[in-house]
Parts: sequence; C-alpha cells; structure tokens
Amino acid sequence: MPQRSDAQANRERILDIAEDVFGHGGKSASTEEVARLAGVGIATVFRNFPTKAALLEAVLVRHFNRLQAEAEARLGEQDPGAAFFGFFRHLVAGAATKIALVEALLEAGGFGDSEAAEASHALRRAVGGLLQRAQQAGAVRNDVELPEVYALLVGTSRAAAQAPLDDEVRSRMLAIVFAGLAATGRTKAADFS
Amino acid sequence: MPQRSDAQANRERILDIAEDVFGHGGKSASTEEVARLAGVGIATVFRNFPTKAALLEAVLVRHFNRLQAEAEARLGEQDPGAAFFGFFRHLVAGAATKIALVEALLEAGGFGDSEAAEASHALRRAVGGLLQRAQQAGAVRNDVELPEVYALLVGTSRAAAQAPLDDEVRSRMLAIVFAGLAATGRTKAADFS
Amino acid sequence: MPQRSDAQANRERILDIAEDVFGHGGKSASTEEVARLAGVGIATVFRNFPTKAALLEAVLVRHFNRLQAEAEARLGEQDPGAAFFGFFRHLVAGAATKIALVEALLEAGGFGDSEAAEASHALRRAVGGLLQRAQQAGAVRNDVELPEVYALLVGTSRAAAQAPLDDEVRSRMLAIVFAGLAATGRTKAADFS
Amino acid sequence: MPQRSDAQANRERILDIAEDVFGHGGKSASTEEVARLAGVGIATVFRNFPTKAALLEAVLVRHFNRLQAEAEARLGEQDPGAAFFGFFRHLVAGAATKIALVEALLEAGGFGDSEAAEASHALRRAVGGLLQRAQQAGAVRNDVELPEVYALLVGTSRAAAQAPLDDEVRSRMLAIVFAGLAATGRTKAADFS
DNA sequence: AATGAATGAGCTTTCATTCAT
DNA sequence: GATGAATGAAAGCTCATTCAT
Repeated sequence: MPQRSDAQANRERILDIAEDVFGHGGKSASTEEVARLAGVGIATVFRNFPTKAALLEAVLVRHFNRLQAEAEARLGEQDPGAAFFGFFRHLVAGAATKIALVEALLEAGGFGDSEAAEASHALRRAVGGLLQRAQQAGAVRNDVELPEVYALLVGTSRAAAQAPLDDEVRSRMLAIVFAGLAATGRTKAADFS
Repeated sequence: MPQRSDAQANRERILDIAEDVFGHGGKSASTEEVARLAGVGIATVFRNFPTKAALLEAVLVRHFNRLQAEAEARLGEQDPGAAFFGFFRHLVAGAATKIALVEALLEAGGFGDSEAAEASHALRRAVGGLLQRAQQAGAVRNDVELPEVYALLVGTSRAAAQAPLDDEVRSRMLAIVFAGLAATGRTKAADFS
Repeated sequence: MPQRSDAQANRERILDIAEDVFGHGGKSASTEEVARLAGVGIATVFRNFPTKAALLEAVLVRHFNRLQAEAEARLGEQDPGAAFFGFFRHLVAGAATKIALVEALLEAGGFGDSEAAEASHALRRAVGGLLQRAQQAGAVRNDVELPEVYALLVGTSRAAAQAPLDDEVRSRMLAIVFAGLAATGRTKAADFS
Repeated sequence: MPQRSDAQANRERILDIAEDVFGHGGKSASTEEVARLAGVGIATVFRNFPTKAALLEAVLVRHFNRLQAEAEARLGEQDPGAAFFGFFRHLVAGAATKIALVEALLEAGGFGDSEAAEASHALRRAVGGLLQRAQQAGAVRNDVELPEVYALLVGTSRAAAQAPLDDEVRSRMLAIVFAGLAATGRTKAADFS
C-alpha cells in the first residue's frame, strides 16, 4: 500500500503491468490480476482507467506511440533499406510475448474515433514513410504498397507471438518475406536477415 | 426449436454454427450463443460435446481434416508448384472469417495427445508433402523448411482473417511471400499470384 | 437393449439397481446412473416411476416391507429376547451401505399419506411387537417404550452406514446399547452381542 | 442489502446462515440460498469462501471448535462422570437442527488433511479425554473404547436431529445409552439422565 | 412398451464495475 | 486519492423430466 505516492507513478506502473499481463494472457486476462501485480487496489485501476477497454486502449496507445517513435527515429538513418527491414525485424521480435498488442495492431479502424485509432494510424503512417524511403533507395520493390506490407508486418508478428516459434524459425520466416519484398530477387534483403 | 429431428444433423448443425461463432468471436465466444443460433437448447450442445473445449476441438478437427484432404488432393496435381502455391492461397483465403481456427493452427502441440493434436500434425505433414514436391520441381527454394513455411501460412492467414483486409490486398500480400519462396527471384511464383 | 423383456422384470431390476445406487450415493445420486446400470433407457425408468421421488419411495417401500417381514417372522421365534436383539442387530448390519434408506427410516411422518408412510408405520408396529414380547419375557426393561427404541435403531443404523465404521466397532457399539436395554444390568443382553 | 457494513460481521453472518441452511438441507442446499438469507450477493459468499466446499468446511471447523472447547471446559469439572455424560447430552441436544453437521462428524478422515479434518480429530481427542477420566472415576465401564462411544455420539445425534423426536424421547433414548455405558448396571449413569 | 435426444431451470463460479470508508 | 468489500450479470455445466420415434 503505497502512501501518498504520486498518482502519475501509479498510472505508469499499472500500464506496465497491464502490458505484461495482457501481453501474455490476451485480453481475457483479469483486471484484478493487473491490480494485484501492480500492488494497488482494484479501484485504483478503475479510477485511472474507467473501463477495462480503456485500460487496454491506453496500453495500446503507449505501445503504438513507442513503435511510431522507433520508426520515425529510423527515418533518419543513412541506409533506408536497413532502416525499413531493421524496423520490420524489430517489431516482429518485440511482438514475441505480446499477443493482445498484436491482435490490436490490425484492428486499425476498429477503435472508432478513439485515441487508439489515431495512434494506430500514426504508426501506420510512420511505417509508410520507412517503406517509401526504402523504395526510393531501391531496397524494396516499387510495386508493393503499404496495405500489404502492413498486413505482412501484422501477420508475421502474429505468427511470432505464438508460443512454439523459436528465434531461428522466426528469422528464417522473415528472410523469406524480406526476399519477397526486395527489389532484385532476394540478394539485397538477405543482407538484413 | 426442433425436437428429435435427427441427431446426426443436429450435431453437424452445431458444428457448423460453432465454426462460425468461434471463428468470429474467438474461443471467448459463448456456448450459449452457439446453442441459440443452432436453434437447440444449451444442454443439447453439452450432450454432443461434453465440454466447451471438446466442442472447440471437434470444430478444429473437422477443419483440419478438410484442409488436409484438400492438401492431399493437390499432391496428385501435375504441376507441384501450382499445387503448393494454390493450396497456400486456398488456405489463406478460407481463413478470412475464422480467427479462432487460425489461432489454433499454430498451437499445434498445445492439445496434449488429443484428436486435435493428431489432426493438426496430419495437416502439417500434408503441407510438408506439398512443399517437398514443389522444391523437387524447382518451384520453391531448396533452403526453406517446413517450420517457417508453416509459420507464414499461419501468419498470413491471421492477417487475412482481420476485418478490413480486402481481396486485392490479400492477393498482393501473398504475391510478396510467394516471391520470397520462389526458387529464382520472384518470376516463377508470380505466375501463381 | 433388452427386447420385449417382461415389463415387470424391468421394474424389479430398476428397483434393485436404484437401491444400490441410492444406498451408496444418497438421494443425490443421479437417475441417469440408475438407468445406465440397469441397462435400460432413462425413459423406461420414468415410465415405471413418474418421478425421482416416486422411485426413491418405491425403493423404500420394498425395503421397509422386507424388514417388516423379517420382524414378523421373528415374532414366532421361541426366545423373545433373541428375536428382538437379533432383529436389531440384523437391521443395523444391513444398513451398512444404505445411507438413503437409513435417512428415510426416521422420517416416518415426512411421507405424507403415501405408500411409504404406511410401510414405515407398519415396520414400526412390527418392531413394537418384538419389543413388547421381549419385555414380557423379561429380556428388556419394562420402562422403555417404542419411540426411544426406534430412535436408537435409527441412530445406530445411521452411525453404521457411514464409511469408516468397521464390524467390530459396530458390534461393540451395539453391545453398549443392548446392555442399556437389558432388564438386569448388561448380563442378559450380552448373550446376544 | 448492506454494503461495506463490516467485513468480519458479514463473514460471521454468512457462517451463521450457512450453518442453519446446511444443517437443515444437508450439503445439497444451495449456496444461493445462503446468500439470500444472509442478505448479501452471491459473489460475497464466494469472496469469503472461494468454494462451496470451503464454506461447508468453515462451518464445520467452527462447529467442531465450539464442541471441542465445551468438552475441554468440562475436563476441569469435579465429577468426571457428570462431565462425560453431561457433554454427551449437550452435544446430542445441540445437534437437533444440524443434520449435515452431524453427517460430517463421522466422516472424520474424509477431509484429507484439511483444517476440518484436524478440527474433527481434535474434538475426538477431547471426547477421549472425557471418557478416560470418567472411566478412571468408575463412572463408565472400563471395557468400552473411544470408537464405539464416538459412534454412539454420532448415531444418537443423528437420531435427535430428525424432525419428530421430541425432548422427552431424546432424554429416554440417552438414558438407555447411558445405562449401557455405566460401570455397574444402570444405577450410576441414571443419575445423569 | 422402450428408447435416448432434447429441454430448461438451476447450480457453482468468475469478473468488470461500484461504493462506503 | 486509495482501498477492497460488495454486487449482479453472465458463463460453463448438470439433471430431472418430456416427447418424437
């Protein structure tokens, strides 16, 4: 029972734990477990997030924002191909234990006009930026477009989030996708595999 | 609410509805909804499938068996490349509204030594057969192996199962994956896209 | 599935099995188990006994009637003391695995005007006859009356019906009660222990 | 429906009501009825006792502990015979409306190594203490042992718990048992009847 | 007459959410 | 603000009973 601890700190701790709990157990994990692991009362969770959906959304927004920041940071890298494929790999690797997050990734429009929808779109735009640069640099075929690339990002993340997919298989799976995305056969993309 | 209409027909209708319901809502959809949509009492569902898990398993077994039959039928086709890529496309297209089923696809071993586990492995073996023939025929790179191919099958299915992914995007997504799998650049696989 | 078997035989088999099932599991045992063990369909049970309560009652009536017959048979024995104490011991020993039956023994008035109530009263009267003769013969104290004797019969039966009460303990328990009932200390009653 | 009145008081009220409800209806009485009579929501019952079995156990433990305390208090009495027979009478009188509790009394070992098993054994030991002192004082025959005495305790309680057994009959029933337990004929024990 | 599939009410248990402290 | 006890609406599952065959 933390006394007079800063409310903001509580909110962050709840989000951290929720990300973990929902990541492992899916959205069907219980709010009470979040509260318990966060070391706060259940009512404190509901004070900060009036609804379970709101909590889930907050987790997603934060996660999307992080990914967006990561993507935008890579926009400034020298090698646009390395930037694009590196981000792709980074996102998929990070999804390994975040089932619920990945589930939400594609539901772009499913959030209504919520903050989560906006965060999701912003991430998508950032990925679009990486793709465009990679195409202009000749690292990715010019005839692919964002929707299918994004779908692949989500799909491979989803595959990686399941339990029995070890690192090596994930790597080989990505090598195939990258080969398909690469401008000239698979040679170039293989560099990032 | 039909009574005593025909036991076998009832069982099949329950399975059909359950495939639909669990396909959309995931395994968290309620058994009661299955019963209601099937037009039977809740107890009838539980008479046929003593447990919710048993119902889900029965749905999966039937689905896996269908896919396996489809895969094995294609083993006899003349063009091994067309057989492999055609089946891949077929499976992904069919996954469009079957979220939970796809979820279960990768959980392969998670069923203990149940019937579902065996059905899942049988499907995997059948896919392995298609892959092997396609490689021998030079349609698929020799350095890819079943685990990553299966992961891609699952991942792209998962991506396709989400709501706002229309046919064209799905097709273009698969074109990328097929290009990555194709033996010589993307030329060959593109034929099946 | 017995075909065209005599209906009466079915009824008897159901009663036999029900006595066993309810004896072990109490009245909360399921009717379906009775049907299964009797080798008949569930509907056959309900055709013969329109209600679970009716089945239970039929079991009780038969059991009470048997005990009554046994008691009345002993009325003709030469030694009234041996007749009384012997019947007491017989009833308690027989109760060992018949929880539900014993439960019902004391509920004399609880059956309304049903057949079971009559059977229960008839048994009670028969026990009264044995008691009276034993008292007239000087084997049982004259100041005890049927209500408390019947209560002891039921109580010791109940104790014996519980699982971990082995034969020897039951015997020693009865020896105490018999000593209390005997006219002159415990000497006489001990003869029957 | 009081809210947040006082947790401990609520817990006690639930236990009180449960003792009553299970006492009358046996363990097949519904938890929902306990909640309703206690004036709390069903979930409140399950918050305090995570399982129906746990609730039943808690009721039993409390009951056993009370009886044990009573027995031990009587260990200090001057007249060991009065202590033993008095406790016997007290326990049987108290059982009048506690069918299920009495049922549980003999199932002693049936609880695994739960708290209820320990409480039951402790009670049994306390009764053993009373018995031993009464025997040393010459108030109870030396050749009786705890198992049969305990069985009689349970059996007479069971008999007394049934509906139509009025006070006088119960008293006369006990007089018989006490006469059987008494060291020299029935003279001595009759004093406590 | 016999069957067993179908039924719906009811039970135990869980969980998001509210509210008195 | 924070707490956690209390809530009621499901959910999964069982069982006595009915009814078409």
